[in-house]
Order: sequence, then structure tokens, then C-alpha cells
Amino acid sequence: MAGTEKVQKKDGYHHGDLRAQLVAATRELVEAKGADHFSVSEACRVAGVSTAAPYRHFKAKEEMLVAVAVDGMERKYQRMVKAVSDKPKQSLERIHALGQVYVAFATEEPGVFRLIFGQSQDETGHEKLMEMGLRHYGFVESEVAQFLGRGEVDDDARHKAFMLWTFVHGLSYLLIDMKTAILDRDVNVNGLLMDIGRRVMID
Amino acid sequence: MAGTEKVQKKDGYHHGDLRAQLVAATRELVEAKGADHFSVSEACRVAGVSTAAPYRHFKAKEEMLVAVAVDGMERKYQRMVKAVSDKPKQSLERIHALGQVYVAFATEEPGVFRLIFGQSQDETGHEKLMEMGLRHYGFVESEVAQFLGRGEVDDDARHKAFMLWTFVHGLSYLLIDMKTAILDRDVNVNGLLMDIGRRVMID
DNA sequence: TGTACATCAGTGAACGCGCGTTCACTGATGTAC
DNA sequence: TGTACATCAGTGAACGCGCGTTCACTGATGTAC
Repeated sequence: MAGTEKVQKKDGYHHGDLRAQLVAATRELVEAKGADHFSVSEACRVAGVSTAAPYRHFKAKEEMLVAVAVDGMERKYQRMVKAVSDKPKQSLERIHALGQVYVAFATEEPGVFRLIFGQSQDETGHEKLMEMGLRHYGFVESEVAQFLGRGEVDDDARHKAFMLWTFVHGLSYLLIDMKTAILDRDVNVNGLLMDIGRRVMID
Repeated sequence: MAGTEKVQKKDGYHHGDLRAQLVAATRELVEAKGADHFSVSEACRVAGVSTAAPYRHFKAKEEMLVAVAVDGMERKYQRMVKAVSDKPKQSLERIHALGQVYVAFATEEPGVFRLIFGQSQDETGHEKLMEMGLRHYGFVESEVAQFLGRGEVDDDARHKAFMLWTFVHGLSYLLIDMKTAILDRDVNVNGLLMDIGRRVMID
């Protein structure tokens, strides 16, 4: 922190921000071949560093993946909060915007999306991930309750929030799983989100 | 086929049905650790056979997984057809039953479910899988059209079928991904299916 | 029914590979005086 | 400002492992006569 030209220095020892570079490399590889085919060695190759280097920054491989998952969730959450911020209270627009962000994130970063929601083979770092998931979901629930004009999240709000979540989750997976397959005609994502939002939110 | 006591013979050379046994072992392992952590060697251990044996029956590892996926899809399809068979025509019951089978299959065989829908890293055997997927989806579309009293599958039927598919797909993934997490209260699957069926099918 | 032989479906050893992780090390950096 | 030294963040070689696949082989089976 004493020197000034430390940023961007990446040659030789001490390139200043290897951790961030490794996380970036990990994310890149998770996108390219999926979390299950990610290898520490390859991340090192991408970052241009020896295979032992990551172990200064991460206890084990799993921790690198967790870092990418946590980072992804955080960005997703921020996008949801932001998407809603300029929409009028109690409007379907807000609900719609949340769905848009959900699906957009999945299609833009399918690897990270799958990493976040996919089967958890290890337990490490799960408290943090779960806590973030709860925050995520709680946010949607309270948005739904607000739309319904309830003071707090009641059973009906929970029910509706869960239906919405289920729908956007399914749409996300279909879009990234099927690529262009089964659906030769392409999907009108916004139209679907509008329609389902109306059907679920209005009794 | 000449001998009579050939079935169940599994010791020594020629145990008669190694292919089926290997497929069973593959399915078992796919359930236990996920398709991405499946290994030929382990399947051989499970089947009690040398690691070279599978190559009499499958060209490569990928083919073993494809066999399990194809078999899974076939069973799923048969279950859907059967579930609908004794329900009155043009009833929501039929739609409901389809959703039930979809979700039940996912929760009973999450490994195979993920294998079927998950990212396709190889192309081999994809024609068959895709053809089966289309048959699957076409069946749902025609059920929806029938419910709506249409002679053939029109745009509205397609739209509604896709919403239903999306919903059950999302519900399936949520149930198998979250295990018990995020949702401490447990999910009333049937209630959800009924509710969403009504909301989607009735304008 | 008995024998000779082709074919089939396994064996087990070996291969080369990439992996996750550890180790003793070393060069660069920051700090105390 | 200069020097001695502790600490930090890398290196590169090595480890043991399990993997997918191939190979020459061999024992069991089915068939022709």
C-alpha cells in the first residue's frame, strides 16, 4: 500500500492481486466448462502462475468455487435491488423487473448460475451461501407482500412468491439447458414474465 | 438363448447380461454422486467386472451415460402416458397428473433428472435424446390443446404448455437443489400444482 | 452323443494423463534503526 | 539515506491417485459334422 504503481503489476513475484485474478480465472472456467470440470491447475494456467500459488489464498479447490458462487450471488442480489429501485411502489413492474434480472443472470452466466444452485457436494462455506440465499428469497417475499399491500409477509405472499420463484427458476434452467434445442421458435421471455406475473399475482 | 438357466448367472465369464448390469450400476452411481462424478472404473467395481469389460458393450464412457438418460426419459414418458390414461378427457386432473409425474420423477431420481436436462458436453447420442424430448413435450402440448377443446395445437396451447413446463421444471429443480435448505417449512407440491394449473389454464 | 473349432465376452496388466496438494526453496517487499 | 532483517507471496519439482482406454490373452459357449 506504500508504493503507488502497485496496481496492474503482474510480473514476477508479488503481483499484488493474485487472489482476484484467480477468482476471475475460476469464474471464466466455470463458464467455459462448468463447475464440475473446473480444475485448479487450469485456473493457474489462465492466471499464469504456478500450481502451488493458489494455496496462499485458498485452503482448497472448493474454496475457489465458493468464492465465485458468493460473488455471483452478491452481484445478482445487487442487480435485483437496483432493478426495483426506480419502479413505482406496488406496481407489477417491480415484480416483473425481479424476474427479468433472475432470468438475465442465468442466461448471461449459466455456469455461475448452476454453481450457485447446483448440487452441493461439499459443505464448506455453505453457511454464507445459505445465508445469502435466504436474504435473496426474503427480498422477493417482501416485494410480493408490499405489492399485495400487506404490512408483513403472510402465507398468501409466501405462496405467491414461491410460485414466482419457481417459474423464473424453471425458465432460467430451460433457457440454459435447451440452448436452441426443443424450442426451435425462440422464447419471448418478457412476454412470459408479464403473463405469469399477472396470473400469479392477481387472483 | 439355448440354455434355460442362463438368467441370473453372473459368475465367471459370460454372465449373460453385463450390459444391463452396467447400465444399472451407472444409474446407481449417477444417483449417488452425480453424472459429472461418474467413472467407468467405479461402475466396473459395482458390477464386479474388469475395467475393460464395458468396452464390449459401449464405445466409450459417454455412451453409458446416454444409455441411462435414454432409459430414464423412456420411463418418465411411460409414466406420463399412464398417469393420464384413466383420467376423464378435458379435465384439469389430466394436466395435474402430468405435473405430478414430472416432479415425482425429479425427486425420486434427481441424478437421472439432472443428467437428462443438464448441460450437454458431448454430442454423441444426442439425436435420440432430442427426439425423445420432442416427443415428451409434444405430448404435453397436445394434452393442453385437448383440454382447451382445440382440434390442434395452436399458439395459445403452445404458450400455456410452455408455462406449465417451465413451472414444473422449476419446481423440480428447486426441490432437488434446495433439499431442505432455504425452505424450512416444507412445500405442498400438490397444492402448488393444482393452483398453478388453474391459473395457467383458465384465463 | 462326441469332437473340433470359430466366436464371443470376459481378464488383467499396462499406458499416459491431468489432477489436488505438499514441500523446501527463493526472490521481492516493508520495517526498524 | 542506507543497511539488516523478518515476512510475505511466489516457484518448481515431486507425490500418489484414479481415471479412460487399449492390448494380447483366455476361458466359456454354440455350432457343424
